[in-house]
Amino acid sequence: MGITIGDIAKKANVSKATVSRVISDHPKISAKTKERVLKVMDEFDYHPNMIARSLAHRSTKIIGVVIPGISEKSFKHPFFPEMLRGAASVAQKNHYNILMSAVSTAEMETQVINELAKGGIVEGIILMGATVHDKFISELLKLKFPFVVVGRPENQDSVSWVDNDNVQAAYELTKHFIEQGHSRIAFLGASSIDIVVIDRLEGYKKAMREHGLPINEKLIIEDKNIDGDGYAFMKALMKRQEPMTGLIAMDDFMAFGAIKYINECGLSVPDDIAVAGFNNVLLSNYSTPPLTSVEVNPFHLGTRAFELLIANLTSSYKSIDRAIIPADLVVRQSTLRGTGK
Amino acid sequence: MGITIGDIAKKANVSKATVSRVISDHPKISAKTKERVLKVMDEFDYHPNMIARSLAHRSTKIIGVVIPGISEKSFKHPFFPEMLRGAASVAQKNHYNILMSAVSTAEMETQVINELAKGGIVEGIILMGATVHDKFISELLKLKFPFVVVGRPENQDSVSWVDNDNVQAAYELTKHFIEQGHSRIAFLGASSIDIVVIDRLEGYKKAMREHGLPINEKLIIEDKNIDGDGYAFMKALMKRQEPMTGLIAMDDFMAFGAIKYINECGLSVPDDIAVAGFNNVLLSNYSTPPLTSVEVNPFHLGTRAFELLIANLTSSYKSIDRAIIPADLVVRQSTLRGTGK
DNA sequence: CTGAAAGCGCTTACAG
DNA sequence: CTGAAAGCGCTTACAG
Repeated sequence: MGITIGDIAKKANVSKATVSRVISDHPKISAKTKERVLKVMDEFDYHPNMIARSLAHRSTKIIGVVIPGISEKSFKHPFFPEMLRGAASVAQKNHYNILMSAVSTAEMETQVINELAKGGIVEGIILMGATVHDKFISELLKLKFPFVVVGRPENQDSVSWVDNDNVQAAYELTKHFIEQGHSRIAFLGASSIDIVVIDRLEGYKKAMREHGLPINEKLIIEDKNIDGDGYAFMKALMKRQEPMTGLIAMDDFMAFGAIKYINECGLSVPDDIAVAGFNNVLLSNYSTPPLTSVEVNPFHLGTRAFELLIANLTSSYKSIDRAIIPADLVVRQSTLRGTGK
Repeated sequence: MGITIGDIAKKANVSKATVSRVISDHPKISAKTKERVLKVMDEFDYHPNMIARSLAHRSTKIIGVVIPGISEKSFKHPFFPEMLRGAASVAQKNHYNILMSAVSTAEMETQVINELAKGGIVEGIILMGATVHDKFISELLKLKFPFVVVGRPENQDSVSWVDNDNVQAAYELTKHFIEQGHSRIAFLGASSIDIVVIDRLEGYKKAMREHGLPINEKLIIEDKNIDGDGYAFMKALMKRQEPMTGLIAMDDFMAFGAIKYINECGLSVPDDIAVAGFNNVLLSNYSTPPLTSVEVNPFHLGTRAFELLIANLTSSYKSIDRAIIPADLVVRQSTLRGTGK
């Protein structure tokens, strides 16, 4: 680089302090000197060293966005990128930068905490996804380091977080099936460790119960593997020989896989089996038939998370916040009877 | 925070210089003192301030990844995230951090350059996508700031870049159609400004010519809008009443849109019209029929770009590099006759 | 309104 | 092998 605040000070015949004040647009600086300094700055194409600045006033304006287990699948799915995009949009408006960290092992977690948080690079952290990150979260809590997690975490009361109301979303989706006349509705991709899915199963059951329908465990397919293969799930489900007319999958891609198997069985969607997914993937609108899905608004999950973090950073009053982002049921032909082809 | 190198020095009865040497694992430090210092560091959970460190030895170990026009679509598509993931994986191995910047206006471009590059936050930049960024690139060149662009830029000889060979990829795809017996092959999503697409059109024409087939401009649909809507494109194409049996779309999603319209016309894929796309989206494997596509390996575009940048950063010998990432033709049922349903 | 000086938390020749 | 001191490029009370 080369040119520093000192050089500008000399050329403009002022002190470094004055240049610094011009840079930060300090109110009590005469218009004249300000103009002169600005001109010199411009002339030399001077731009203050942000690192030095950060060191001096202890603020980097950088937020760490931590993406857990950035496995191939998690990122091919538009969900994470959309959250990231949401976060980035708010960051930009507020003149923050985003440091992206993909974290897949416990070792990497501590590295992130040590280097980014304790090391003073980032002022706050957004944790994209709450699953399993107990240690990460508790460590952050111990440090009293500002952070927001996307996805309701286990220790939900001591942490700021943003999420959909997954119970409610699944409840409404299930209700939609019931209103379409279905009573034997399968649930694909249950999990005993993923809070999101646990909640959705609860919503599903709630809707069934409220409408006086039996909950048939044989219609519920569980798997450790969260981004499970819908095709394989459906195959397993069909083997159980349990009749069904409706199917709720935890993700649109899972639904597509299931539909593929359904078609291979010579059955059609929605006439034989109505199918819906979650996440409202771009393609759900173009698939044949178009897929009913739940839009979880990942973009807004991202924006809101970032907003909460900024609020926490800037207000002197520290609070534990939460935000529920509405999820929208998007009904398409895959669950509308008499429209299949 | 609080605890600094000075505190550790005191507790360990050494100078700050010694602590600093322990931190950076300086060779000539006695095992004894090193151990003692490490113990104290550990005891106080001390982690050096990276900002101060960066300022002192003028190296932040942060790379800026600039994503152009992070519009809704560009990010819902797995292409960018995959490149990002690739870059991140290499970054991590080499102990670099990634600062993500979404840039959609010229104003934001200069801001990135001023703040991140001139401001000394990042040591290098990866530009994801070469389209239109003449000023950005030329500014970076003027600064002699290290950067690599993904996607062959206009001034390709003065810039380090990574890309597929798009001429070759389209050539092979077209050849595949021809070998399947097609001679009237439409080309969806031509462009006169997007280098990627210009190259692909060239590859298409080359294959046609080499096989003695006429190039029918009526079978080529162009649109300014790069991520054009395949459904609309197909509609426009059909209106031209120009018979065709094959269709190449610039993106899988575009292909899906086209297929939708084809189906609505009562025609089937691949028996009436064989269809292929680019980018080998996750869903192309599950769609009905599964879609032939070109895998452009965005992950490797990202890794390779980052590797080139690191090489540039660490070697004393500055060079202008390029890397061609192979694109793989993935043949599926959408272009295989006699397999449609 | 402006400047001199101390300080942010490190690193790195230079001596020894 | 270790320390004292200067320096990285800014900011910010404190005076005036």
